[in-house]
Amino acid sequence: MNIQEIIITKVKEAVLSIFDKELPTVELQATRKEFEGDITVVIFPMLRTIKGNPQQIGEQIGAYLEANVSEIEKFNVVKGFLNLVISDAYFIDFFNQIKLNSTFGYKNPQEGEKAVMVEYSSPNTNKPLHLGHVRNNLLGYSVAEIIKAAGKKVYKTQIINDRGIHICKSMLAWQKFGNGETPASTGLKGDKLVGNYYVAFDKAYKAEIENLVAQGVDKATAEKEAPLLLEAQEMLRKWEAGDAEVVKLWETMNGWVYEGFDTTYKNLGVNFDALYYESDTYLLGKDVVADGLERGIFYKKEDGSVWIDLTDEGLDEKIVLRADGTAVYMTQDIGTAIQRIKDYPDVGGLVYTVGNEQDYHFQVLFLILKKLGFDWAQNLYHLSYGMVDLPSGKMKSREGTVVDADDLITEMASTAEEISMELGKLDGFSEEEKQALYKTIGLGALKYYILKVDPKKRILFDPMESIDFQGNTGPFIQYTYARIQSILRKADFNYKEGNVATTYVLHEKEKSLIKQIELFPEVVQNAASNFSPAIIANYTYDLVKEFNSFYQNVSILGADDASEKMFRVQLSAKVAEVIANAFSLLGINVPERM
RNA sequence: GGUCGCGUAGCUCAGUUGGAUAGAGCAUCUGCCUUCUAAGCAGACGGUCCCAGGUUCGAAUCCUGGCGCGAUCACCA
Repeated sequence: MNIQEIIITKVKEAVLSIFDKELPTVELQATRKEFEGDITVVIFPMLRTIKGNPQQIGEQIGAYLEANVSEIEKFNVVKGFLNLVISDAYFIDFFNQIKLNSTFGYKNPQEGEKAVMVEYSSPNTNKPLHLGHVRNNLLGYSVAEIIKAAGKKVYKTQIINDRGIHICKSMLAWQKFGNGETPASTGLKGDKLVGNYYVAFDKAYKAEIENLVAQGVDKATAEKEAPLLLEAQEMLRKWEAGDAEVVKLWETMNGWVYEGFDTTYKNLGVNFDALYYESDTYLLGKDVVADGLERGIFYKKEDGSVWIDLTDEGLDEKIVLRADGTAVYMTQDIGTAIQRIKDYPDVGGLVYTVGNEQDYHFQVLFLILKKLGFDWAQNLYHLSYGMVDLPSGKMKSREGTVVDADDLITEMASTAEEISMELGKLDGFSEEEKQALYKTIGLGALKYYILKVDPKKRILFDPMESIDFQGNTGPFIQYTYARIQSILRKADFNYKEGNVATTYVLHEKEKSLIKQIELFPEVVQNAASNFSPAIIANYTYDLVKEFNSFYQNVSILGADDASEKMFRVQLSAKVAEVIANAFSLLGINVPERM
């Protein structure tokens, strides 16, 4: 039983014994800094059960607790808030218990508990990854790690959008405008090469439209009937018919793209357990629709298209199958969800990391799956995130205003280098160590900058500002970690051995630190149930602030006596460990020195 | 127009199940490197929590209405 639970039961006990009343709930909160105490019992809600003056009630309960709970040393009451002072012995005892537990805060998967599948990234295979994908990847990866830490088995997955008109455009441009270039022949990353042809297609296509318009064709018709577009459409038809030549080119070019993506994923530090390709799944879901049609969940219109009526739920009618019997996006997603559960029977829920422009789509998808009666449909979550805007406005691939993911990573590292040089840090490092560190710091800055904000909110990504290394930033936290490592290297004794005596009198800063550490497990659970890495990030920042205050205001290695010194080093080591653990949930590395 | 999301200090953001005098960083200003890493610490300055009602002992938080910004309302994905 932890201290909160003890207090709750004891408060109920106190109320029963003093007022002879059954208290339904007890509300606790951390005591504010300006008052004396550690945990505060809020008296106001009790007034519904007990009539009387909150001040007096607080005094009576406080007196009872002080007499009957050994961990509670004293109390004071301020305006209906009962502030309890918890004994140092409790905090020291707690610290001794968790000191050597390196997975403190993490829960192991429960027997029989269902796994969760987290989908993220899910790119198109016609162009390189950009800043928007970076947010998606970081969020998806981090949420997967957090859910894992909160005690669930997790599969990371993506659905790769490898078929369709977009990739045919790149293929066609490669055939028409290229000279058989390959990544090997050009030295370009595969995704970049293919992306260039996509751009080339668009340019040529636009030129054709202009020509047609000049010849007097109206614009809408020109857009539909430009020869290049017709050719691309023809290519798609051939692909669907299994034309050997087209399929071969498709495989080759997609292969290039995957190699390029792999490099980017590796640099970003993300990974996947299961891959799904749209070329495999785009026909799925049709039999489910047929089945749902029979059961009356869907209905058929005169032209043969199949729909679902969600007007009772405040939504619209939505098509689930085209008149010609082919699948739409929705059909496919229904099929893919079902397929995933079939492939991984231990999965009991799905998390989709997809931008908020698809909120409506997922609302409908989840509702359909519920109506179809799948038990796991209760556990579907759309991890919806806001767009990443640039100071210059929206990212548009056609206008060349996108921020390329690879370029961004490189840029972050070189800025880390500039700042480090300027500050004269890292002088004793080898060139190799320096380069590794720049990457760690640059990526840390980028990841933290993106993950610390609530996923729902849109981000205004200012490349200049993102590299700020002061305040609530990744490098600031990494720096604190590195400083602690320095202390640990200099400690000339084995700080892992030996417990602090419970008679030790805690310094105020020591106590605040322990309290902050104590919150970690709760924070992980909270982040997992809210699918929010931002909760972890902001907690870590608070912990670091607390540590820095400790670090600057009390002597650690030069402490007055041996037990004080040992305890402070142990405390520092634990803080470093929590930072590292929290950061690993965000996918951020911590450096041994910087 | 319907639906969904957001609106907190000059800027970027926190704010737990509704709780005490709404918090950080940046920017501006003041101290602190002969001591464990100053990418730091201590402090000052800075607020109509978009507006108006309502619920409550108590509202940035919940409800209603309005304003502003964004997304979405395809037999595209």
